[in-house]
Amino acid sequence: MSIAAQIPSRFTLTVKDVATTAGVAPSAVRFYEQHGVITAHRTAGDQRRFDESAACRIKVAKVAQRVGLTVREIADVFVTLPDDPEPQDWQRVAAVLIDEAETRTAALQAYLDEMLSGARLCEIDNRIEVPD
Amino acid sequence: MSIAAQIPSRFTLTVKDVATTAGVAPSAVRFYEQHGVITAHRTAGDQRRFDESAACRIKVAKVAQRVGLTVREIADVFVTLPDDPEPQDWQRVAAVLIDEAETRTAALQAYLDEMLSGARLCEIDNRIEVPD
DNA sequence: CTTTGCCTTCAACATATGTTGAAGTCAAGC
DNA sequence: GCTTGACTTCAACATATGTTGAAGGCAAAG
Repeated sequence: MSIAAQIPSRFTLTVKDVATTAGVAPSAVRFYEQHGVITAHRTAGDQRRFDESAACRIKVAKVAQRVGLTVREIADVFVTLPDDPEPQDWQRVAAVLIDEAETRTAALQAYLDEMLSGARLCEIDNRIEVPD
Repeated sequence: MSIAAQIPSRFTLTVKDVATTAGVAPSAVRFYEQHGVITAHRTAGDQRRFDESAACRIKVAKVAQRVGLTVREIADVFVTLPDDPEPQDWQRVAAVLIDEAETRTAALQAYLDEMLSGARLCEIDNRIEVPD
């Protein structure tokens, strides 16, 4: 009967639904779809329909962006999620994201440590007396 | 005698010097100066001269950008460095940067944990049988 | 003092991450 | 069936982070 019967039944949410739930603008929802962070089915009238995971993916993406991941990188991680992910799939994705964040923080820490201990970097300890 | 005698003697490095040491393009050096990540003195001929810390600041900035800090945010941290910083000044800056990185990673971790345990987010565990 | 290379500013371009508005389509209520 | 609001695409704009090129100035070497 309903048009939506032609696509998997869990794809029922409109752009606005997802935008509201995720706390972003509708334009951002379209943007994230264009860039592979979320996936949409189309109705017979060519309108996007999302499942429940869309808002979640966006919310995760926003937090992941704060640790320096690009939209592309986030999409690359999400693409490993099956169509209808199980908790274990999300756990794997979570582990990948956290690992990447920690790797980057470790790189920062390592660079700062090197700078502060090695101390030949920067002007630090360039305090040797120079003859007049 | 020398023109440079008019400015603090440690400001001797040209844009190219700093760019080479920091491993970035000269244009990036000018960009970072415009945005307060590094500071320059000017020669009588209006050319920029940097001290040794410039390349270091840029290298730190590049790594900090990878953990999601913006150039503005990095400049705001660096602005707390005195003119000729001591190791302790750099240590404080390092602590601020690491703290920010860890805070953001913790936010990601917290959000993912909430999602995976609470499980009312996303479609996870929407696997309850629905009566026909 | 001229050459040569780096310097200057400024504007345009490029990519990432979005937002806004125009022109037109779809869907749901009256 | 018409109105209304949300949907569509597409182009333009906006901000962040730079790069590139043009037009011209400065500095050091011969």
